[in-house]
Amino acid sequence: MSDKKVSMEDIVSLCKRRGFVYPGSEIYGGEAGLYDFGPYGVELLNNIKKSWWRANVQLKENYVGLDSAMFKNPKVWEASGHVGGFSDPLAECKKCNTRIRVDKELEKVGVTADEKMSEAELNKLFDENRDKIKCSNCGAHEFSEVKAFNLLVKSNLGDFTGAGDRPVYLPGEACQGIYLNFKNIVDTTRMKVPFGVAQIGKAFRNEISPRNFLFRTREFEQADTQFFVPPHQNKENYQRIKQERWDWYVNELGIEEAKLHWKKHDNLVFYTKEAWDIEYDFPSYGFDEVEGIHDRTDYDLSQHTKFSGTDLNYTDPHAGEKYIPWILETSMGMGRIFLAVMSDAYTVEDKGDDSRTVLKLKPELAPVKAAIFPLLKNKPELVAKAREVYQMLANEMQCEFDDNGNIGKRYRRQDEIGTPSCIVIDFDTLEDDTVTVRDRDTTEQKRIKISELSNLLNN
RNA sequence: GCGAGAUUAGUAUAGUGGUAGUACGCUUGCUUCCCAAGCAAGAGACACGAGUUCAAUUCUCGUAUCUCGCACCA
Repeated sequence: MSDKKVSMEDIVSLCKRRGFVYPGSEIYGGEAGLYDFGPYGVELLNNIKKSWWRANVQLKENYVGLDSAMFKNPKVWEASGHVGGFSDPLAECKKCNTRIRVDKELEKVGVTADEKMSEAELNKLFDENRDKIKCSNCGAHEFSEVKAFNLLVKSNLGDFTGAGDRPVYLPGEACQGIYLNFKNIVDTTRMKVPFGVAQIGKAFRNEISPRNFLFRTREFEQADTQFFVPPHQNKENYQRIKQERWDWYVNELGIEEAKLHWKKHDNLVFYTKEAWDIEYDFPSYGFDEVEGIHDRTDYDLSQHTKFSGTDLNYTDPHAGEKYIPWILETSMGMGRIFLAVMSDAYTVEDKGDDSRTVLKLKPELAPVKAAIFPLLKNKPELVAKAREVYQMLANEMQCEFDDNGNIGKRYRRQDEIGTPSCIVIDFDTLEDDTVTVRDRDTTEQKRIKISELSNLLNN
């Protein structure tokens, strides 16, 4: 038995074929950078979220969860720097296609250009000064129009006239909701610094070029934790958090450790002290980021104090000392994790002329925990008994009933969606209430009492 | 967003200026006492729009989506 090399196309094909992931708005010709999770996809996704929540909220005494509104006061995005810094006005050289930053080039020739200016205003300034600006690459003066690439997605909440006087944004990152509620959580719960807040939320970005399946999408989900610590107590916590996150991938998601590595950021934004990514070795793409772990100092709460006018200082209950807490962040892309989990589980066993595709998911993550089959579909007593067992187990876990075709086909179908156990009702079942349980990975079966099924499967 | 390439059923693919096969999958029936078995039947596709043409899935142009480079990437 040897495993074939897996490409991303194999994963994409399986995702579509088996109902894990569909291209967004497909019947209308699709929409770039959007994907829908199908029946099995949503189960897997929810199981990943459940595992993450358990590790980051349930099992941690000093972490609490949150779910903040996606729409926020527009000033939030000014404070976060997204409105200003998330936008680059660009023009393109017609000769060599090199892009220039229009605001920077204008400033070089002594013209003040505000990056908050509208496209029309920037174009007017640009047109007036085109002669003075040349392409940094080939020296030509021929440029396309200015386009502002702000990654924030605008919306029109409460803007009934469409005039856009007060632009609102979909979240460019999910974590801002945590900063906004820091004071609420301190005031209404018994959390004391150091403590953490966890949230799973959607984020939207006008990616110029969404690509690589679920890896870079325009709408995506993030799972973030923000850990608030007293100033300068970042180092020791940072190490602990790094370790905890690594362990989650290995122990809880069951990802092969050799497929993971750390990558340190060399070019840090000014407020970040340290930043490491966990990268996964994706088929076809190679290593790329699935989660970032950032030491963000007091930047976020300071900014929100400044922009909101609300004092976000924390008063230490023992020492009475006041300070803006520092933040250690973990931020994971849910779609990327989904893709990593799928890639890691995807296995093709080559057995000569026969081959078997198996999703070797950790049982906790599997979309379907158990599939129940009657050995033969034309024996009503077997079908009835199988339905009975199915009803019993469906109370406790995600199950599937299948009497289609022959038993081998049903096994293979379940293998491909990663179902850990297949339960078969045969003639012996009718005599002594035992069934066979077939293991996904070994394909071996053992016979057990129906009354012991639940126990076995739950372990 | 630029450049290049691609797009035929759910998936993977063949093929043609006179509207299309194959494999697997799917549905139904029969059969079958455990690993994609067998028999029979069935549903299902030329991405979208325009042009050329007597006739376009095929040629041309545009659009969309995907892939690969570039660029971008809190």
